[in-house]
Amino acid sequence: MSAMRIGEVAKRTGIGIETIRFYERRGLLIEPERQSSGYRQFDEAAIARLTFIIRAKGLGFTLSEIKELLALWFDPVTTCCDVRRRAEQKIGDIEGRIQALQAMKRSLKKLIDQCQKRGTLDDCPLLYGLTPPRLQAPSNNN
Amino acid sequence: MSAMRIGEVAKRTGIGIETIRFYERRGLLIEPERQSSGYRQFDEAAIARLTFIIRAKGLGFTLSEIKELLALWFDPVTTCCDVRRRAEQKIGDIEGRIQALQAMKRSLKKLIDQCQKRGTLDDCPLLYGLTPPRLQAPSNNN
DNA sequence: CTTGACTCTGTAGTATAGTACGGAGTTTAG
DNA sequence: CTAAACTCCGTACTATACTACAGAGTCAAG
Repeated sequence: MSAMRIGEVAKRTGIGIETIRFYERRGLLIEPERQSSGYRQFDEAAIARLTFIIRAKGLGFTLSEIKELLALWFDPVTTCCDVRRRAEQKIGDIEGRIQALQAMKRSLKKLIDQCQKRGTLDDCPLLYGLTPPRLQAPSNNN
Repeated sequence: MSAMRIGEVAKRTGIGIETIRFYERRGLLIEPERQSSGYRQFDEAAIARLTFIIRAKGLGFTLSEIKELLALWFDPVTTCCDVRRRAEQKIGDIEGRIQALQAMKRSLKKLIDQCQKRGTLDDCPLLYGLTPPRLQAPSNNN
């Protein structure tokens, strides 16, 4: 079970064949051994790496970050806390993104709350909220 | 002040010239009048539209969504509630994204909490949390 | 009238994260 | 032994949102 070809790896990880090769090109995978035919020969470690990639992606890491994380992982000098620090940075990043989204949500909610279900757009607060003050007056065009 | 060329519009909105042309190509702007020279001639309504775009982007709408929103806006049949419905959809979308990010954050936190500051990676829970069970054992490689 | 700033078009490149495809060679089951 | 399935490589394409550039034409100040 330790020697697999790309199709098997794709099936086991749920990642597409093209995507696996793409990850290899991006340096996320160690260049696999080749059979005499040139076919890639993967082992369990490759599956582990790919599973790591899937999970890290699920945690919101980008491919570049995952690459770093993997490099860190295989660096003998790396300590647990190095990786921990990355995770902490990522948490900060995620918190920032959550806050930005919450601000967006608040703005949208505020706009909606002001909407009195008036029939036309003429005095829709949603649009007045989105447009700069007193514009879109289609009166005296050039 | 109602007739401006693209550079003036760029300055007033803070959007790059290339980006304004890009928005025009993407159908977010009404094709502006042209001078005999072919230069675009913008008016305040164009500034309003661009300001709307900036704000809507800030609220997390994509360019496609903004295009729809603008179309909606200029459709005489559109009511305030049509726009309101879009905003509500967007809120749902934003809430989903927030929840996904919070799940990520929880996972990362859980991993970090388990990290006991051990020196090496050999038994780092952060990595064991990210990797599939019992892997990365570099023993009997092929 | 010249020079520099501005604008035009169309095309191409950036980054992220893949996905698809052609044409060739390889493996494997019947 | 043949035919289907698989794999190879390189390139090109998808989507999102810009950004840059070449080469030409236009405008305005001195």
